[in-house]
Amino acid sequence: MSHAPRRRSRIDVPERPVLDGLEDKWAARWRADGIYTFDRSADRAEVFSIDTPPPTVSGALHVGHVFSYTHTDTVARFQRMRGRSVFYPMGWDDNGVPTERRVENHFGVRCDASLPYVEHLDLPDEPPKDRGDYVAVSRVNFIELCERLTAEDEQAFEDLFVHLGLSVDWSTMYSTIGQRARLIAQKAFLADLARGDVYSADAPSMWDVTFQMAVSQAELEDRDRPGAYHDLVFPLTDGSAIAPEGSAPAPGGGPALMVSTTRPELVVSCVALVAHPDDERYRSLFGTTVRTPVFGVEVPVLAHRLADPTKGTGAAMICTFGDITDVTWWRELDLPARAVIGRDGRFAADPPEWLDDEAARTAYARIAHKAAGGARHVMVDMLRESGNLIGDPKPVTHPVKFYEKGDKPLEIVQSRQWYIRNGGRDDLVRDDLVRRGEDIAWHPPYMQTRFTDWVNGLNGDWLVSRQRYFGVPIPVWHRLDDEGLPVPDDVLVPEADRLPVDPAIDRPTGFDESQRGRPGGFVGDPDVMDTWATSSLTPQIACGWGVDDDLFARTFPMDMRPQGHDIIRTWLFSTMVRSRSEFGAVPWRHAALSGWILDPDRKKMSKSRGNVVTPMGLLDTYGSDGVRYWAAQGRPGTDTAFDEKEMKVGRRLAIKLLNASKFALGFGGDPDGAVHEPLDSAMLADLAALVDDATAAFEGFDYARALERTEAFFWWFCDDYLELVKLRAYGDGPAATSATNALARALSTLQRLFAPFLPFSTEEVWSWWMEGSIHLAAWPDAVTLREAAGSWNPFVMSVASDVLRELRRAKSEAKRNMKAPIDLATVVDEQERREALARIAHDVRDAGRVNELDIVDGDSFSVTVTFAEAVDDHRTARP
RNA sequence: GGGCGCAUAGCUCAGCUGGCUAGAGCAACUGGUUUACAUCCAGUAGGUCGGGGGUUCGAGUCCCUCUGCGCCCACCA
Repeated sequence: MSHAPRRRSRIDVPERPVLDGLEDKWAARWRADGIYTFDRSADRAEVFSIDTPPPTVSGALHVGHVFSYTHTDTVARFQRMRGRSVFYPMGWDDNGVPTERRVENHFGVRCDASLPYVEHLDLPDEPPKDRGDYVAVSRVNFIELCERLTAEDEQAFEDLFVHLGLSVDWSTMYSTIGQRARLIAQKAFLADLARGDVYSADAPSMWDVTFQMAVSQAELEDRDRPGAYHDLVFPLTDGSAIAPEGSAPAPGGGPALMVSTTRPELVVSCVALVAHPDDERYRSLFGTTVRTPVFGVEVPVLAHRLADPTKGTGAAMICTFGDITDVTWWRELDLPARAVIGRDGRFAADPPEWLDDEAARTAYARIAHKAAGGARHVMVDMLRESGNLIGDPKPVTHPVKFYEKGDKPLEIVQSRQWYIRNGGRDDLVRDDLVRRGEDIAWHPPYMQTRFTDWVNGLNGDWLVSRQRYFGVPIPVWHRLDDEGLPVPDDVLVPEADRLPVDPAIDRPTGFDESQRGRPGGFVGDPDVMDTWATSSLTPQIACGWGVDDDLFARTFPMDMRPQGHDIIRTWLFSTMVRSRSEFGAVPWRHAALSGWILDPDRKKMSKSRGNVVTPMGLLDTYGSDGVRYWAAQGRPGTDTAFDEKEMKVGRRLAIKLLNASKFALGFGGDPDGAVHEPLDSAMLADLAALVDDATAAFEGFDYARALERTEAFFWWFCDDYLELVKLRAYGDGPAATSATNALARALSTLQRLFAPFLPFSTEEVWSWWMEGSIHLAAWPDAVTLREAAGSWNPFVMSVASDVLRELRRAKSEAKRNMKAPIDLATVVDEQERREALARIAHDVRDAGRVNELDIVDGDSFSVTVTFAEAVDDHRTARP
């Protein structure tokens, strides 16, 4: 809870204030004093809770993190100063594939779940160059290595964030592999299972052959890859039938149907040919059969609306499975599954049983064991030899599906996997999720479209099981039948008070360890959850769902979800799904989407591009406040170029704040004292308008606008207002008191307006004259400022600045010192502005060192200047 | 193929619901500077607001269209 500023008994300003060292000094103090500790006594209405993105722990943070986390921090600091008890936790996303990859490469190991645990693992000093030479270690050893490395990384992350000045409550830290996250992820999984929102199914799914695991729709990305169309002819089994127009004859001259394919190696998996029902070329052949090239398997010719008459020959080969359309065709046309590609991405070693012909089995032997690419070469040779390949392959570049973190094309492999219902197969759920997008305020608003489009484009439920190791285990066991095989749909679940469990180590209630893997016994589910399955629960984990009900009641639903716009389809969407199924509510009120950092060539900065800039050096060079200034200029949702020049500007601003504060405090004014001089009143009135503007901007999560306005006012305040009043402030009497009080009040206000952006330098200057941390001081109040301003003349401030500018111009053009005395300045202006000028003439004369100021009636503004030691008169005017 | 966003000074960007001669910072240039600040100050120059239509008394701002760039999505045989 913030409080009204309280002045210290004496002002203590350093002789020569500097920025250096402020980060360490104040970060230590904030931690010692618990400045950012969440106040658990606050009611929900007084709380502002933030669903902080847990950064992926797989290496180092980069400037992109500094950028977006600063945005959130400015909002957190604003809300805290406004009086909210801010719940600002930090999490580490340390489970999942990126962490495993990093651990493998860091230690030179790979996990082999069949190996036994080794007490004191002997690792090579240097990891082997070739991944093939990595040391195989047991699952438990591997997890230990993951925990060891992530602990180091997380400490480094924390150090950086502390140095950056994030006002995170570090006592509320969690990690997605930690005890609490495992417990909550398993509890949510079992709750979904009990409701029927989780199920397992044996079905084709996208499969990464490198990681040897299933992946979900949200993790796919298209990449353009070179390929080639191969025109293949399939002889008609009815030799008297009429071949479709345009098709080349079969080898030997019989009628044939020609298809064009980019994956000729899948001919062995062909289960049918398909064409559009209205396609005249193929209409007479529907229901007939053809023989596959080389293998001679008889397959039907079928009709389906998804066949595109304009692609290739209009007829397509259905293979199990070449792409997602194959899966649709396979399912809707009720075709057999003839899969040959295994989990390692290679063709099965033994000839499949549907090849009954000896020649076919011999042909298959030539592609057995091969990966897709190798098999393709061999297959093309065989097709050419057999005469089924017509002409040469025609090269094309076409999009191919990849796992976003993988580097080999995905295959489609049939396997039993766990799914969470997300609306992908249920229109009612889907529509409901889209509607719930309305319950969230999106910043910027157009980001909602991304969400809506994604939900509407779902083509299946969310596949959450992963065949990996460092993740939250799927918390179930499978009952084994008399032959030792898992009984489908007979899962054994742990009691709630046993969570979290590791089914590979723990056993289901009522079973003995000796029954593990035995007929009539049980076996633990070997899989872990998708990293998004735990990340989708960050509100539940952070707020303590089921483990800290009091905290949960005070913080959930949360106020703000900050995140990058690129993970709307994963993190944001999946969090919505879990919150909907468990609570029937949206998890937060606001979604604040941040943009990306672009390198100077306007490319996204990312580790894979190798163009990242590490932040520590920048924080040292420009100060954390300088770097934060640059970050805070990035508008919500807008990509921003990495720009060190702006950091330099930010550093200058922070230094200016130190110096201006030192100067203004030197006058010893009272920030609560009265003001009566026209210029002082007008300045405070303008300041009140600034407070309104900055407050409204922050309430709309537009921190960048708040900063821009505050900064513009501040420079004007230093360059014009301070110059106009400083001679008066040096004097005595009521006019001087008005100036010093106005300066003190403005300073107190400006320091607080800057506090969310420049937490270190504002804290420093605040400490010179105020009790307690500025970050717990109340946000400035425009109403009080207006009361203090009293009545003011709206022309005073602008006419003062205008005249001052003209006096400076005259001096500059005469190449004189800004302090050069002016003998006579004649100002021509309209009536209202003349009257205003007359009231502040003493301040303008002081600031311009003007001996005599004449104010003359006229239509347009102009200023004529005569210097004391007249070289020549100087007249300036605006046209 | 569908959708979203962007296009304003050499560079990075403001310009909110249309309204006074289009702004800032940086860079450039010209000067100044013994007491808050050289981590400074003042000034100068620089723009047909991507092109073309339209609505309006009035358009950088609203509508249409075209162009370029970026991103997201798509069943890519």
